[in-house]
Amino acid sequence: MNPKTGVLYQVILSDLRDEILTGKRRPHDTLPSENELSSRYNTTRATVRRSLAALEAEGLIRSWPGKGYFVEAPAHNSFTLTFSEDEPEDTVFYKGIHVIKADPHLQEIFQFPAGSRVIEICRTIQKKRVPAAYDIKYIPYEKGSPLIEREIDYAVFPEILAARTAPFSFYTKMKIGAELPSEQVARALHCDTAEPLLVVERIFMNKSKICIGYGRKYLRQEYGSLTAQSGYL
Amino acid sequence: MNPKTGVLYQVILSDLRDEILTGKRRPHDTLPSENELSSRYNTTRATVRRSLAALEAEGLIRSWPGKGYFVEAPAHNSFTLTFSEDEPEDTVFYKGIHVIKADPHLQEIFQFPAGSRVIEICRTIQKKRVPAAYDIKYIPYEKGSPLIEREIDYAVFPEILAARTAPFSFYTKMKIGAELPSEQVARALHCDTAEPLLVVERIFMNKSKICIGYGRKYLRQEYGSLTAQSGYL
DNA sequence: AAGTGGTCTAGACCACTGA
DNA sequence: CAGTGGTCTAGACCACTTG
Repeated sequence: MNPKTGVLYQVILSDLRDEILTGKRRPHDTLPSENELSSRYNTTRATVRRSLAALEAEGLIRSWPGKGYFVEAPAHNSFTLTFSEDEPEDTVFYKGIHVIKADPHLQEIFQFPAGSRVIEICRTIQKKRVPAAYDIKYIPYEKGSPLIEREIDYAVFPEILAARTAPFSFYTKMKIGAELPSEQVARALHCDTAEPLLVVERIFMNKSKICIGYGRKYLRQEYGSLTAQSGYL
Repeated sequence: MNPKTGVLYQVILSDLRDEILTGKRRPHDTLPSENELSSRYNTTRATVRRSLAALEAEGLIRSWPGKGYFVEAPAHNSFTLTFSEDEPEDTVFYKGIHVIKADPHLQEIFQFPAGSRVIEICRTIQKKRVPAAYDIKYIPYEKGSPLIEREIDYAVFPEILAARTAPFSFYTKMKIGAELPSEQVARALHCDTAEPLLVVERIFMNKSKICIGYGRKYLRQEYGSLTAQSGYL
């Protein structure tokens, strides 16, 4: 490694990346072949391939065996959204945690027979002493096993479920909507029933596509909204 | 390569991945060392490292030089959201495309001096002959260069901007909100002003953090809402 | 000092593409 | 057929962590 320019494979990587990001190489263009790059940088195919593999992982290029490497078109439609149930600086109040009979809506989500029971956990989240969000979670109730009161020890949803199963054994589907609050929610948030709220609905599924958790969070928008990003930098 | 089991590095990869996904190896556990895995699979470090690199790219493990590889905690707070301006099956109506003076809000976003002008593009999107979304876009107006009418040829925002710059040279920030529609929007969508709408705001920035495009899309929720995913499978 | 991962070389053989 | 990428071997030297 040259102390001035850094590690070789990263030099090649950032050279190629720059050429793509600045538009010198545009989507559908081909890149120089591995052999071409190897001799250009006085190195071996293995080192060049490291750079190309990294570029491919970033989604900037794709390889066609037998043909070469091609610049991809940027995915300006795919966004990364970060959603936390609550931030460290928030104050959380538990409004209640109890076992209830699943209503028809919950029965459908959990694919439960009539009369099944679920654990319901309600919370309000305050930002700077002002109610900013209201949160309801449902978990299947299993007779016997861990006491309901224990669930409260885990602040947020993924942790509750990770404790019940393996941490990687489920995934989440999110649905974002806009709603006017019900009387109950409006009271909890000290807001008017005419103030539109963001509603974030999450369904946690295991690998068998069985719902193992369901939650809704109602957000007042003055106190933090949902944001997402797409693209480089 | 063994024709029965497939390519070696992928065998190692899926072996390790399964052990993590099923919870046999849990977050903060260490993996066997590269040398250990090499001899266990009768191969070289290079091949083992390919598997580990792939696993690291998937975010399941992380390497600590001098220490080893460790299982990561799953990121259940990071979601992937797909947002398209319109789907192929939608019908799009251009309500107008013209140059206007930037109001204070737009001046702030684009960091424009007073009196600057922008191109405004308004559209309604119909799903099954029913107005489902209303869409406004703003682009800086540059005297001379490409005729305004040309912009209409490009259906969606990223393409308009890619034509003006390099396709990878900008990124997008999205903000999601809930709003009651203005009179104008309600008329365009044939809906009540009391019906809460989802509002998706996008700001397109170049590498110098200069805004090069701004858009708002108002969505009626009966006709498709926003969804996102997190986790494996 | 022994073990770990990080970088790199110099080969080899294979399947696939295109002229 | 020559050229491309895909897989793999068998070494080397380095910086870092740990006992």
